[in-house]
Amino acid sequence: MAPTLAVSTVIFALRPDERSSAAVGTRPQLWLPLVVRLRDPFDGRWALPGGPLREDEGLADAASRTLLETTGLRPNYLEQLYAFGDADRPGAEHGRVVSVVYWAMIGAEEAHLATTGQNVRWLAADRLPDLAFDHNRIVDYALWRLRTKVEYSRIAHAFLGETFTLRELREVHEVVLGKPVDPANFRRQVEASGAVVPTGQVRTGGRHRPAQLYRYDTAIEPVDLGPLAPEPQKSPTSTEETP
Amino acid sequence: MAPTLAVSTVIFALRPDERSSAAVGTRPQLWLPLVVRLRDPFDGRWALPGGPLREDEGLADAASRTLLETTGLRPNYLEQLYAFGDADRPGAEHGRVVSVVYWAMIGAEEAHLATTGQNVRWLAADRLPDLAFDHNRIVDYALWRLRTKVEYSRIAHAFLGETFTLRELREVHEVVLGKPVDPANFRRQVEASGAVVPTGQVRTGGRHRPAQLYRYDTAIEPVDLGPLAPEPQKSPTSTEETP
DNA sequence: CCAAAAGTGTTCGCATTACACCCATGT
DNA sequence: ACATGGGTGTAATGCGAACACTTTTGG
Repeated sequence: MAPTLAVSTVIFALRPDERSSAAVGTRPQLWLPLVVRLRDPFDGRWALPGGPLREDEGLADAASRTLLETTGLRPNYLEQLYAFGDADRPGAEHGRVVSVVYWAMIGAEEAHLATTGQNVRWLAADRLPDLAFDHNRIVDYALWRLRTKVEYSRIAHAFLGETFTLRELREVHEVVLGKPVDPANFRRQVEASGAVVPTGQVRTGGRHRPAQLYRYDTAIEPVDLGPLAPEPQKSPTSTEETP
Repeated sequence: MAPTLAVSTVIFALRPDERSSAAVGTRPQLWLPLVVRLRDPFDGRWALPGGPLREDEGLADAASRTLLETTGLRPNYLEQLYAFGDADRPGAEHGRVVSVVYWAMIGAEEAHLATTGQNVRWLAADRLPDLAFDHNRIVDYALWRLRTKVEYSRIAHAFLGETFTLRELREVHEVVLGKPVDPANFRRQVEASGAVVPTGQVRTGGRHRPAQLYRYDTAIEPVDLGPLAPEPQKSPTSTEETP
């Protein structure tokens, strides 16, 4: 029998730490939505959102659809993670499945609008129970990819809203990397990258100097995708090279 | 109808440049084996080696098998590249296919032992014709991955034999990156990485000082795979961490 | 002796790091 | 006033790029 093809998605969002019952000094944390399985194998266990690939639907489309169905949201960033298809994957006794897994980042505003359906629950990424199949391993890999990519790319803003302060952006780095980041050096690096432009607006409210609000420069690709990058659209406003 | 699942492999080897009819000063070049298609779609065009995934066979196993069947060789390095499954992939009219693509590196000794079957031919990677399906794009992506990975990993030796001189290793970098590399700095960087150990042997023959032969230190992983790295085998000689 | 590549030493510039310091706001 | 984070300045460090230089072989 030919292996079944499925698409799953590891969905990350930054949410306030609800573990310590709203104590002071709570940093946000990485959360991800999981779905409870209603049949064997792994009946009753938590699993990544996903399902079979529909006809006339691309792999990334399937990931987006799954994401929308389980959370009601659209991601700020979506990337293929890996195709898992070993013959000895856990659960293969009930039918062999090849899973193409994507991972996604959800913005701050969207994150707390998420519809948590009956079978869906958000869990803290660093305190997951035993998941169905090899999904713990998959989440570990997605976390690793998120961390390495935050270090050398400009994707951290995908956890935030349209505008954000450099403190907020730095906090994303700190939470993802799990270590403090020097504010002064972080500011200079981000500014030097040119990936971010000041809006002129400021965010007040703290008992301190208001912080400049920035917006991500959409002219800059957050990640170097190489030849997988989509063909540049021939819009009249696009910057052409040697016309 | 459910999409078919196939596994293809982009196989790279370094071979002497045969284009300039054995002229002097010929640098080696990147070559890859392709298979001619014998039916529609793309009848008569060159395509990547591959085929359907067999039952009870892992994805990487299928890639290895394909590689063995088309070249008679086993790779020094094999890595999953990407899963291509857009609904509008070229050739989808004749049945939708989701391709999990791997890429591989072949050693120097093996490379010229390759059996070139009736339907197989090696072509220079930088002068490919129009291939079947979206295989040009796939090869471009594999080349990009090879280049970026050579820059930050220690995989270049996979194009060479058991032992090699630093000049040979440097030449791999130069061919792959397409630019000259400073011999002095290259030597120091490689030595500092500890990825390579001198054998005590030297290679003579040139009209110059003999070069030290090195061997790759198998205790060092060539690439940081993160959580995808295979579980360390509990061999008695393995280095355990705080038992 | 000479050509050619192996191998060593040294300097320069740049990016990252660490940390001291001033600025602006709410209480 | 002062606590708090926003924002700037600057010296120390490390690393890679560039390149001069010595060494050892084959012819």
